[in-house]
Amino acid sequence: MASSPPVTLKRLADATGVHPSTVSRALNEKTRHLVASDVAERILAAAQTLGYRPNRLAASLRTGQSRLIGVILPDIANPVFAPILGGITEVLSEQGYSPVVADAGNDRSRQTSFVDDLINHQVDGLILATVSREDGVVSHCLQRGVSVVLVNRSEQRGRVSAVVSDDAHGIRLAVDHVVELGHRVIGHVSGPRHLSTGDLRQSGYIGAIRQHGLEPHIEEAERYAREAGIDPALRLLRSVPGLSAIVAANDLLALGVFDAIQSLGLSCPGDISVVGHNDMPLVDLVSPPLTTVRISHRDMGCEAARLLLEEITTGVEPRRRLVLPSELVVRASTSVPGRREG
Amino acid sequence: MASSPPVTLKRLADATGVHPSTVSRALNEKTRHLVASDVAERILAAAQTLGYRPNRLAASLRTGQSRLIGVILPDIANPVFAPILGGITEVLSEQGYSPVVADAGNDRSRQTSFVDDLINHQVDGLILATVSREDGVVSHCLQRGVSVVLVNRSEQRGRVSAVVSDDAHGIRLAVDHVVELGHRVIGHVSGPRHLSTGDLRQSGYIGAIRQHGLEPHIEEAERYAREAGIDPALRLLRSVPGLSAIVAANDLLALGVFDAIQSLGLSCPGDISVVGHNDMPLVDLVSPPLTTVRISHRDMGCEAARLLLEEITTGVEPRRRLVLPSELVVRASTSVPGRREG
DNA sequence: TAAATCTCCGCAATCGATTGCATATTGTCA
DNA sequence: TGACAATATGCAATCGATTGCGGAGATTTA
Repeated sequence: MASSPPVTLKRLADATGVHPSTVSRALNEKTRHLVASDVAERILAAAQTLGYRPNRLAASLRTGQSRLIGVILPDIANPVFAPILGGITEVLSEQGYSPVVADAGNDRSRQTSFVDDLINHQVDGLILATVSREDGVVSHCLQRGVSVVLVNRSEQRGRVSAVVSDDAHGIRLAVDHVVELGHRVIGHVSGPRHLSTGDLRQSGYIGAIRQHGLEPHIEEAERYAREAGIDPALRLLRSVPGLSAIVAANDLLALGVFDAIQSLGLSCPGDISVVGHNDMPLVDLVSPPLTTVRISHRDMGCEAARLLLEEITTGVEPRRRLVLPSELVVRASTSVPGRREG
Repeated sequence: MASSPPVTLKRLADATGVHPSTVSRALNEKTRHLVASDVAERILAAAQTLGYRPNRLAASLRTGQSRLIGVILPDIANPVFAPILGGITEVLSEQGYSPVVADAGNDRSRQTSFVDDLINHQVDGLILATVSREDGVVSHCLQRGVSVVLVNRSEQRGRVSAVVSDDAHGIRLAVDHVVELGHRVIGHVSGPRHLSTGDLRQSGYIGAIRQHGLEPHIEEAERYAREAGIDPALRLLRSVPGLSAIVAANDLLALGVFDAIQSLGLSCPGDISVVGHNDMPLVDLVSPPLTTVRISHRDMGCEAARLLLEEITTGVEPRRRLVLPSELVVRASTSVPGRREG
């Protein structure tokens, strides 16, 4: 029952009466032609019966390629990042790579130490979902000479490739939608400005609002969380006269806006229309079902993995910026302006 | 800018004028006492200035310990498994381990191939969240001699440690709750019986129902998904006279039950009370807010990781079965039996 | 048939860190 | 001062797979 001594190349070599190097060549499809076919067959058969398992560690040490990709997330349990990770793992495993994931939170030093740790594990590349607009972690990776791709968020200076959604466009869809419904005083609960999503969506909001000849009203949330959306929403609701719609930078924030609206005894969409962002799972079931901007986070993960793999295998860094489209999903949290108007 | 030749032990040795073995000892806290303190300091300083990064691969090859743990999930994006993974990564990284995750779906051969792949990567252990009650994958791991811990689901024969929630107890809480409200005809949308959660919850339901002197009414869903809950719920609603409450094996199924109720023009909880299971994020926000049984999936992940690490470091396999408590969370999807009765 | 060419395979170094054993140096005690 | 212990360091093997180089033997060419 106990684990018998592992079957190594050497053992296979002994069993088949050839040299380990021959076994290695026979086992590797790309070098198999260097071995006589009958010998190769014999080796393959022996590998089969003895249950040979190659030690990837040893191979990695020699070749310098671990086929491991580090993934650093701010929060696995966040419904935004889980599907991203799903997309990443899907593409990686298709290509014979495996993700090593670190849930690093928002603490920069923690992130850096995870990066170091992953690099020590000789990962072939890194996917970062944690970066802020000015991010020391990226510098750190660059300095260490590791391929890096950013996902969901990008950094200010475009030093590395990134896969993001079209934040400005998405928020514009949201604004246009409520404007079309007839709203004129539209607030924005923005995400943290040190994150690209927060910043871009906020400026997108301003641009869209101005284009309609309206005034922007912005309150910033400290982080992307339901609880963090409440206070900014309350500030908007209390201080902006005639406010009839709120565009949130994120679905979670939008749920916080719901909470704020309810706590003031108002209703959505009767008094206030609300638009979210991301179309995360279940927001079609909340009450009222949330109008939001759909982003395919899974696709973002897939694309990020593809981009990284391409950089790794070809050796060139295209340093691309992939912008995925977003689309408006109208549900029941928005309607024509109601009673509270005037 | 390009990656300069990596700083190795040998390089450090040259730089400090000692033998690589001395450098190795100086760098490792546990062997540092074997080195003169002034030499050790000199080495440490050199490591610092040269930016030495130990190659974990090489160390792993030599020591046979990779400090990597394989995690196999059926679906990362599922709100049940994301927090489990969160708990796992938290505990692992505290202890200096990293998770390598595979999103294997429900396909057995895929799972097995992922297991093999992870073992080839020399993971020190595996956490499986995919197992069914009779699971070949577990046998496979056992045969390969890898430490394994199951999480969320357990297998029939208790060959390895597992961390699960108290499924029977949880469902009993649910049944008791609706019985107390006055319901007498209570159906169950069960999970797949080939999964331990499906099986245990179903038998828990039967036990609880019988204990109250009532009749069980069960329809099984093919998988844990919102869509999969609709048909079983429709069958119950159509064929069981007087049905006034449905206990679902899972929140997602409960949401499917909502869909079914709505499609028949009925209302919840007016006509039918519904209880879920898991208390996954946002079910407090759906309409109506879901009464459910709370399980801390994050805790399950933490405990599973702890258990595995203990087995790995001590070398003994306690083969424990950790059952985490569950608790009823009453919201608005349950109420006293309504109009449809009689 | 000698020379040139191919095929197939073994040899040995290598990746980078770890560790049992041996050795050199210093210190201690009788 | 000679013997012995303790301390500090070097040596070399090792983990398991990969790969450039070279050589033996078979095959083709002139």
